[in-house]
Amino acid sequence: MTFASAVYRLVRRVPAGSVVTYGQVAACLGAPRRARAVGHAMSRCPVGVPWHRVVNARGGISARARMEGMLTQRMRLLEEGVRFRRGLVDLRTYRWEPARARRQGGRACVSP
DNA sequence: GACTTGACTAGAC
DNA sequence: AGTCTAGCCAAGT
Repeated sequence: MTFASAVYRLVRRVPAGSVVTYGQVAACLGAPRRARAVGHAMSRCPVGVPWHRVVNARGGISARARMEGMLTQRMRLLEEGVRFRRGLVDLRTYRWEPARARRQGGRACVSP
């Protein structure tokens, strides 16, 4: 199991209308200092992974090679009902918290 | 197996 | 409030 596939598994659990941050994903996998590696994994994520639900620590869309990627991310989030304020998602409102999700059913974070 | 490249982040200034 | 810096580390070359 590569780090990337663990990232994909977790991101697939994020429900529509919610977002998570890179650092949050890393921490959830028991590796709080690998936010950057999460970004690296997302940069080449396979089909079926809702990559657009991953945003940076400020609730913004991180820069990438092609501008169109940023635009489609924003568009998809809007379609899912995520509102932007000054170009940023309000994390207090839309952040998905795996701990809470676990209480309602499946396990979200891997145990260290 | 060394070296480079990032969709990162927290903190300093 | 905007930039810079130093850690960080998986993958690709």
